[in-house]
Amino acid sequence: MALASDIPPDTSHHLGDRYDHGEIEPRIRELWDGADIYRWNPDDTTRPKWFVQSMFPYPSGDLHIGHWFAFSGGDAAARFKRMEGYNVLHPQGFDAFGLPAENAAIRGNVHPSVWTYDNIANMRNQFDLMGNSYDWSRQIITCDPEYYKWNQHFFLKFLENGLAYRSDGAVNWCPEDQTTLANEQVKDGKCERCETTVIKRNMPQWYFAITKYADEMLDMSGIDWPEKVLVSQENWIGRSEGVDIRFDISEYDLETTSIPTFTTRIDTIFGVTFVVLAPEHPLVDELTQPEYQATVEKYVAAAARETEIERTSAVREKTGVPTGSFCLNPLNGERVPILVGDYVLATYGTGAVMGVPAHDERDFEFAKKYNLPIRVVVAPKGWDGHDLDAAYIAPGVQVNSGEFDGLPSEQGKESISDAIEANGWGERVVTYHLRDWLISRQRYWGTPIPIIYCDDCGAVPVPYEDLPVELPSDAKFQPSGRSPLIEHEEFLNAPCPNCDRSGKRETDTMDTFMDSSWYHMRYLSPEDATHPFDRKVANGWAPVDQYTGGMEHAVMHLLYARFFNRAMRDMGYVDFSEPYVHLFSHGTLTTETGKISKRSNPLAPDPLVREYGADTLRCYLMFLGPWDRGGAWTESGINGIRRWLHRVWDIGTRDASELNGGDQADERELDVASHTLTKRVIEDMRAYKYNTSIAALMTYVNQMNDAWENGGVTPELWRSSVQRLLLHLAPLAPHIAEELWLRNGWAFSIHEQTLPEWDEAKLTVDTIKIVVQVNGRVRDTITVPTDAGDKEIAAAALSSPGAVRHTQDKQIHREIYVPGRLFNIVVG
RNA sequence: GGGGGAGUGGCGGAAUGGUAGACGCGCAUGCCUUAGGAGCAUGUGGCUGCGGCCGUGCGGGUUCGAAUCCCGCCUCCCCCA
Repeated sequence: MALASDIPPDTSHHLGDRYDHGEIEPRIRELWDGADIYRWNPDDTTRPKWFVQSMFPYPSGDLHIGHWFAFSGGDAAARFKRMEGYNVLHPQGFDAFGLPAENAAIRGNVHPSVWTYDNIANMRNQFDLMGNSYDWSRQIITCDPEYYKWNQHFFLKFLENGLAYRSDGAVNWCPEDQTTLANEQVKDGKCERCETTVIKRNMPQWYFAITKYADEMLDMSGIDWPEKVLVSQENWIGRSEGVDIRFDISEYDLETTSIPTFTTRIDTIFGVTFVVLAPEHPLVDELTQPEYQATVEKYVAAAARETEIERTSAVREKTGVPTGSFCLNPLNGERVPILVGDYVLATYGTGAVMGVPAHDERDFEFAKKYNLPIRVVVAPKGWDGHDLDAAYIAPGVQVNSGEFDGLPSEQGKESISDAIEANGWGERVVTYHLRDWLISRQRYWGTPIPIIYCDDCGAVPVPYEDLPVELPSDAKFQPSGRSPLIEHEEFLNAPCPNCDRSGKRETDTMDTFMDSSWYHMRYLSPEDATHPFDRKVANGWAPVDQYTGGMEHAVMHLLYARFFNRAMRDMGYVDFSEPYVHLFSHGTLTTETGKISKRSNPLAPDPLVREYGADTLRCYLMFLGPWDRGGAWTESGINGIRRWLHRVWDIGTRDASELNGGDQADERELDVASHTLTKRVIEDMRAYKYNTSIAALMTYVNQMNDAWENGGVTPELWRSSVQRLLLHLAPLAPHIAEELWLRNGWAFSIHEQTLPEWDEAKLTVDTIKIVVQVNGRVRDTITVPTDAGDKEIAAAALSSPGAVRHTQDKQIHREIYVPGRLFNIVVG
């Protein structure tokens, strides 16, 4: 601060020049850079701390208009907080690992590193055009070995603490990207990146034990996030309580003597009339009787060709074939048929479900189709014993349920579960939709997993002192689908850290969501060579107070980061649980053809910046509508913002000494307008309502123009109004606000000033306008002194011409006065 | 199928129980200008007999008063299956 204000105001320009954004904006940014006003001072404890961050971008090559939409709002939030008196840390970086770089390498023979750093250089220039208040001295780039070294460090720590493990099994494989994917990265059965249909493959992969924290992450009491994000996370974790119950098949003399099924509706157990196995279920072969063999085999083969989405689609007809075998319902000893049906998935629950057609829609449909019995065991209110037209899903009263008859089904659930556990037929279990996080990727451009495989010692961690395991810079990129690391002999072959015999390195790299799971912490100590971050600084400055980003990360990134933070907490790195306290999800900016993103519609902002200036573009994007709703991009209307900033310029460059002043009414009016402005803008900015903040500023500019026209205000009042206008404008249009601030002779920098306050007592003029209604319809308005009594107001309202016209010849039943707003007369 | 959000002028939107349409775009008229896709001023939901009447997706309800609250429906968007 002290250093900054030593810089003399710029006097080379004079009041009265035209608003020339092309000349002003770069010059102002140089002033900011020269004084380094956005550099974070971690030691300043005189002000409360505020760690504010926008989700960092992938260095795709260019900042598009969608980035501007996201980062303009993020910057306005940071600047506003700074002017509210906080010590602000507002960093930025690049999420620099990922497939596009590698694909570019395969296509164009340019190394992913070169491609990435070129893009970053270009995007830094584009970022500079925006004039955001980032402290670039803390920039982090995740593909830098100095960064990914700490990914490897955490991987080893996770391994030591039982949070990372290697496991063989069915995984999601994207044939286009030639890599496995985490469950969160599969959308509608397709790869989240390239929309190729994902297939199942069996291969050994590394996992993080995120499910250990499933229950803890369901507790969202420590975070202030948008409801829809919380709901998304809750749904994704998908906790459900139920019962694993076994159906006896010992009559077939197999190794397995029962079929385990999972159900959340154990209260319907007496309604089981069949059991359905997934086509991939291991017991299908053994249970299929010879006469059914041909049909079952055909059915299983057909199911294998379909995707999970197709199979579980609600509109699709449910199909199945009998195996000819039966199993026993432990509760009533009934023998029910076993079928194979493709609406049951092998990967969910136990791969087998008990069929209760009376109380499950899919089972109902299935039973109707194959003429299986439908037995009601949970009766709807007033049920008369007749057949159901549809499955009855809701709670009811137990019937046809033996000793449990008459119990409300919610209670039946508990009593039946108790009985099952007491008899050893099964047990209560909690299942989750969330799976452990698969982090292995068969690609080059990511963090190498620090493991060496040794024939004698197995998977051996690379010692900490050997980190980072660096990506070889001379890897070859070919469209073979094989990772360049497998082909790279020098990288691949490494001595076993344990026994020193020859070993092979793990050639898989980490999911790039690893990088973003803790990057915010690295901003705090970007150059720390001995720790991922400084623990003392971290516990003083983290968690992030305010985080902004798009809804597309509602589950993936934000869930991984919550997991990672808890893992760090339990390993002693931090003493808090949640990484991001407040979250604001901005909407998506779209064009006629869809979402603007790195993958489509890159609408370049640079020509718009040249034509209109960064301030105009920033304000225009923030004025489009509420930030959390997004909107359709169209250039029409941007001129309105330009016109407005020209008017701001005009007002900010007028010579106040031309004013005579002395009109008390004019002065009072401008004073009221000023306090109203401050109240509106501060309240709206706190709620990220940038569109209405700008509307309030526009109104104020119009009011200032009127005041100037009337000429009744003093030069002092005028100048204080200009000051107020600029202070409130500064977070939104930082360049023009600074330039006008300096031209008026005020101390550099406006961005280090404190916002003005408002006085509730100064929000009303001497007279107020009161609406007069008759039976709720507006008939007149009256103007009364602010301090008028209720009787006075009633008299004025009742005698107003509009009221008289509608109340004569009528009986007045009631009079309702809403203080300061309206007077309603109720007539009969 | 489940969950979340939205529906208001020609357009983006404002107003979350108290004058519907703030603010802006567009449009219209006028002024200024050699000229203007510039600037300035005024107007701008529809109908009107100038008293008013109608109007916030549709139908009902609560209330002195409803875009806002309640019940039923329709449409669109997003997320999940």
